[in-house]
Amino acid sequence: MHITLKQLQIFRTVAELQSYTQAARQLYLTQPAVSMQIKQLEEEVGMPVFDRIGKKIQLTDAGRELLQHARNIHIQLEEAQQSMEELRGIKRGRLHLTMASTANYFTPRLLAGFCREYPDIQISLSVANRAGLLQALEQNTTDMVIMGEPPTTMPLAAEIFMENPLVIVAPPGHRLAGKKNITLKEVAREHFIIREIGSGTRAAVERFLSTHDLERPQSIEMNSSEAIKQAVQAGLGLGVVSMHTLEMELTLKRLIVLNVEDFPIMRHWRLVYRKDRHFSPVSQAFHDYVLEHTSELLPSFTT
Amino acid sequence: MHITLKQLQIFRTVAELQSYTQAARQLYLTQPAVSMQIKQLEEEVGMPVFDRIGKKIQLTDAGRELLQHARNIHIQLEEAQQSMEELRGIKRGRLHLTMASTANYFTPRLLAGFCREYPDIQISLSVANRAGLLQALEQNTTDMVIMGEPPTTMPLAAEIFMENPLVIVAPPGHRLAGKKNITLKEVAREHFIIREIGSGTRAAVERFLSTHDLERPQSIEMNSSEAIKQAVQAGLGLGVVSMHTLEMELTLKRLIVLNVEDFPIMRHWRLVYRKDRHFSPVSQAFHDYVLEHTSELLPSFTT
DNA sequence: GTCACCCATAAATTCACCTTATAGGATGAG
DNA sequence: CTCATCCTATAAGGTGAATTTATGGGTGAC
Repeated sequence: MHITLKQLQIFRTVAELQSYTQAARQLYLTQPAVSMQIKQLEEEVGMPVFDRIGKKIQLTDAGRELLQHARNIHIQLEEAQQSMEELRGIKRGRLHLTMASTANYFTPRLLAGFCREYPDIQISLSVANRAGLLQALEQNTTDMVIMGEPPTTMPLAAEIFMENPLVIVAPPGHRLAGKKNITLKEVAREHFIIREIGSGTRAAVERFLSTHDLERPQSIEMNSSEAIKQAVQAGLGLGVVSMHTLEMELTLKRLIVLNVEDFPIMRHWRLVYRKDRHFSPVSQAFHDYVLEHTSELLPSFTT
Repeated sequence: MHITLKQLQIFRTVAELQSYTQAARQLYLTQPAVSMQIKQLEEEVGMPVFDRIGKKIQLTDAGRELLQHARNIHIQLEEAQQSMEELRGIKRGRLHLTMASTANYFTPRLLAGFCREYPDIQISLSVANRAGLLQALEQNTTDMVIMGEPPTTMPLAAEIFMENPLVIVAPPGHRLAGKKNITLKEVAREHFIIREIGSGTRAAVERFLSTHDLERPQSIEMNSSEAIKQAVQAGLGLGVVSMHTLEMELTLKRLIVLNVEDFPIMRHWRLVYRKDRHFSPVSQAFHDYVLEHTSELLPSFTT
């Protein structure tokens, strides 16, 4: 393989114009340059591609055949370049997101807006627990992760784009319902249903307890926010969950948020990605979109 | 357009092996050469095609897309090269022949044999009068011409491959039928039907007459051998035609060949082509075939 | 930490390509 | 036929790109 694109390009031009000299003019080259390139091409091909008939030149059979292929290759190359330009212009592309399961309550809105703006970007969204998020980052199988606290074991960039208030919920008839400024001591006597070890919410709660020098109250572990909310409704105890997961339950008055001192625990949603991963234009677009449209995402709450 | 095949080739290899170093090894290059080519490619594309993740590299989205196109282009190029090789090996190709109309009586056999040997060569055959042959040669619209005397106005190569005896024919009941060693004087008194001016046969007859210092006898002109043979059968006179056109008429005893002194006029069939035209492998093959198989073409005659 | 491995960068060399200059062949006008 | 013109081929020289050697930096395994 020693045929070059330059050779084919010059060859096509010469074949079209039926003249070395004119081809040279059109390609902003000198005539000898064209002569030499064609000569080399002929050497590669093993046969002449043009007949030199006096002043004029004519394609040989081999030349005619080669011209077909040269045109095909040219078209392929143009398609490739077009593709690259589209990708560069963020018209097209794929975006792979991974998110913590609790982010499920606002990401659909986020993605809906993004999709409207960039209709040709194909999005795939994976939901994972903390271990899964970590693995995705480690193996670089995702473009971006939506999560709370990023791990510190990797060189990651993390940008806060939204608050994530953790609140204590209770069933509507609870004895503390409606009470203002409930003290931590008061709630500490209650039963709690909290997330399993490894969950970000659980970690946040533990951190909160230790900073306020409290023992963890009696508690049941469950591995999903949905399950916790159901359990709280059933009267098994109080729950600590992200406020963002409560929209429906609050509207339907199935759950209430207790007004406890030092609550809500303010955590944050972050956009996390590897520092060493190059942003694709699509990733960049999503990144920018999220930081810009974050405010529109929050439904109005009554604390 | 500044992407080169070299870049794409290296890119494909790197993408396949997931390593600059190994790609370099496989391509018999050094690692920096690979680094730089990829770097340039990325500049052309406007985006990185690989993520450098620690020791490993991974295709970016743009890289994945580009890889598709790079592979397509590679395939196209291989097809082109395959085509060229086939042409070089004469497996395939087109052959355009042009022949004098009187050559019609043996070329079919010639072509049949050639086609059997090279079944993938597509042959097109044009029949033309002398003016047409000349034009075809002048405009270089044919690969080879089968004719008698080539013109001298062009730089042509002409190779004799077969004799072309011109004989005098008469209807079976003619008074000279069966007579041995008829003198020229005797036949000179007959009426003749001969080809029109411009025809090769006519030219040959004129030359013959002038070398033997004879006047042209009374004659009717006709512009095809077929017409002449019909006319001779109808008793309009004697004819001078190529013996090769007579196979059927002789077999069916519709015409006879007179045994005249200095006859047959021995002319020749030639393979004619422009000296400045490059032989395609196909043309070369035909040329060789004709010179080799010429003897098989001649049906056995009884003069 | 040390070693091995891999990619990036720098400088020097090699090589491909282009340009200028010139020759040769063909064509068409006088 | 001869000259002028147009086109392509060839030669020599210069420029820039690609490659190599040498080296640096970062990562992961031990």
